[in-house]
This record gives sequence, C-alpha cells and structure tokens, in this order.
Amino acid sequence: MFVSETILHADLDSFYASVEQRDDPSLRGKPVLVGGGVVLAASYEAKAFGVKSGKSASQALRVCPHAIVVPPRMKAYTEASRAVFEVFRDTTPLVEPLSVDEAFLEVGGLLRLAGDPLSIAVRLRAEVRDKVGLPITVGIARSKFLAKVASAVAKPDGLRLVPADAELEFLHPLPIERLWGVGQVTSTKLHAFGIRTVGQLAATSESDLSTIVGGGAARHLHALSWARDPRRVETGRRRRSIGSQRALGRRALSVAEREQIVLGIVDGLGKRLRNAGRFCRTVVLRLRFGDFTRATRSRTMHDPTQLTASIWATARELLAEASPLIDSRGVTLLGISLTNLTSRDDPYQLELPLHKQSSTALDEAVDSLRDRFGRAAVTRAGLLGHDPGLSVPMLPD
DNA sequence: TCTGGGGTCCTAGGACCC
DNA sequence: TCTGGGGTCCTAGGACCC
Repeated sequence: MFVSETILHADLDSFYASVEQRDDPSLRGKPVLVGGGVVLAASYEAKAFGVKSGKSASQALRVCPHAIVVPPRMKAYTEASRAVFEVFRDTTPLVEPLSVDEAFLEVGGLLRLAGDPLSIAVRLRAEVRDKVGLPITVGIARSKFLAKVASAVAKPDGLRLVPADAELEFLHPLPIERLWGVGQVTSTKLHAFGIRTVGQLAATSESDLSTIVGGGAARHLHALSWARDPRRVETGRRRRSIGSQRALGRRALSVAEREQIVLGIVDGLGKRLRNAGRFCRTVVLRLRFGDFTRATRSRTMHDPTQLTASIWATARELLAEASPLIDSRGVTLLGISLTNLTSRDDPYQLELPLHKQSSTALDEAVDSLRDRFGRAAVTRAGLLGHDPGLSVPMLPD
C-alpha cells in the first residue's frame, strides 16, 4: 500500500476562546470574546455574527451585543499548547510548529507502525479531545499548503483529506484569499483584474501576474494555484527574531518616560534571550505614530550579545536618533525586536582573504584570533589550511 | 470605526569587497 | 588608469499570518 497524502496540518479551533469554554462550562455554546481593547479570539458562536479577531471589542459588541468578554489568561493557553504539542510528538517525531496552536506533522513513515494518515488523524483528534479537552481540526494532503487549506476549509472541529488525484478540483473553486500570501493588499489588486478564485489565478500567466503583484509573489502564487509546493516538514527550525512592544495611547511622553518604557522592554527581552541560550546582533526600534504609519530604526552590533546592558546601550542610541521623528509625529507605540539571532555553538565564519595576506598580515590575524578564541583554538597552519574562510565556534560576550 | 502583540518573509538601495 | 560584474551585509519598509 502506498499513500502520498502524508502531511497533517493540525489547528486548534478558536484556541483562546476554546480554552475559556473548556474551563468555564457556563461559557459553552455562547459567543465568547477573549481580549480587552482588541479581540484576541472569538468563539465560533461569536464568529457566526461576523466577529473576527483583531477587531476592537467595542466593534465586536456592536455586531454581537450579547457576547461575553473575558480577559486573556496567557498562562492557561501556554499550558494547553504544551499539552497539545505533547500529543503531536507522541504521534510522530516530525513536528513543525507554526504557532502556539498549529503545526505540521509528517506521518508518511508510520504506515506499518500506526496506520494510514487518515486513521492517524482520527486518533490525533480524539486524543487532543480526551487528554486536553479542546477541539482541533486536521487537514491531510500531499503538501503543506494543501494540508493547511484543507484544515481551514474543514473548520471547526473537522477533518479533511485532499486526495492527490483531486487537488485542483478542491483548490480551484476557492477564493484567492485562501492562498498563503494573499492578504488585504494583494487581494484588492487581483480583484481589480477580475481574479477572484484560485482557478482564475491559475489561468492567468505568470508574466501577466507579475505585472500585478511583482515577480516574486507571482511565482509563488502561480505555483500554489497549481498545487505546487515542495516544502518538507522541518523539525529543527529556530526562531529568527524576538520582540516586544507597548501601545502608548495618545499622550505625549517625555524623553525619560520613553526611555523607561524601552528599558522595560529590553529588560524582558534580555531575560528571554538568556533563558533560550541565544544571542542577538541587531537591535530594531519600532515606532508607530498617531496616523498609524510606522517606522523602524536598526543597528547591528559588532559582537553578538545576550546582555541587557549592551542591548540597552544600542536601543538608547536608536531612541535618541529617532527623537526628532517622535517629537514631530507623536509616537503611539514603542517596540524592540532583536534579530540576527545565534547560539553559542553556531559556527562563526571569519573572512580571511588569504591569497592577499602578507606574512605579517597573517601573523596579525592569528594574534587577533587567539585573543578572541584562545591560543589553542587557532594555529597559523590551521588558517592556511582553510581558504578563504575559517569556521570556529562563536564565543560571544 | 478603530485598530494588540507576537512573529515570518521579501524587496530594494547603498556600501564595500574581489 | 579605467572599467565591469558579482556577492554579501546592512538598513528601511511593507505584506502577511495567528
């Protein structure tokens, strides 16, 4: 027996709201909104009224006046997420998390051990329901993209398999908004050319498409519309950035107040960095203004760091440089992102143009490397043996 | 009418190096 | 001395997703 539909996309339904309904029986079967100023999650009973997450709570209450608003309990969601991922990893070691509430699972190698993907998915849903008490939807297909579309179509509390020989039948009638990468902007552009369904997009040539959305997006969307998606399930993906931000309201803040806020953010990020055993090299200051436009200012440091003091020194410089911008436009949000993340054991690539090095220059290079990595780690012969670069373990801070 | 907080990926120009 | 082409890194902005 050979099965090609081996990728599962597992997605918890209205995650935060489902946890609230699980923990408070009086909320079950009722429209529930999680969040304060903004709706973080809406139960399906609320979604039936057209409530979407990301909208303001006051807006949501206008279309769904009898909705019950509850404050978020992040700890409970983190714990629920951990329990669900435990079920995922009991199912297969090949799990690729996408967020707190969804993941891809590759189950192709489990045929003898655990059965075909459909029965694995049935069991997975039952287990999440039994052990964690939450509804979960699973899509099954030959590719990540189709598995994700399948679960989106099957929601809530559903299961959907897209057979390999019926992919275009399934895909082409769907609206273009189902494609990964089509949001508000792209969908408006495509609608202007009469392209509303995936089938219509597939019938448009890639070169015509590229005049509407640009070359990169055209290639990507055209491939997806013909169900071409070669990406495999990856287990070892690491976070590429961490960040934190604060909405400030409209009141003008003094320089000291702004610094206090950013220092608080940096302090939290430094702790997260150290807990994760990671280092950053680039600090990004994020700003949002009264008219909702945004700006960023960034600086890359010479050496990777996980120390709050080093990050703060850079963040403070960026903040000072952005002062004129802030004073003239009025800032309503301050945030910091840390990128260019590395770990202690990542190899650090040194560029040494050896063919141009004089003997003296090489000696100097050896000395400076020994200063940094220790005498034993670097030899002159070792340097000459590597052309043009040298990999040594990174030893930040 | 009013827009939170956490992320990913892509593009494009300029500096710099070979 | 003038010239080209290619590659990488940094910065800024933007679209998109949950």
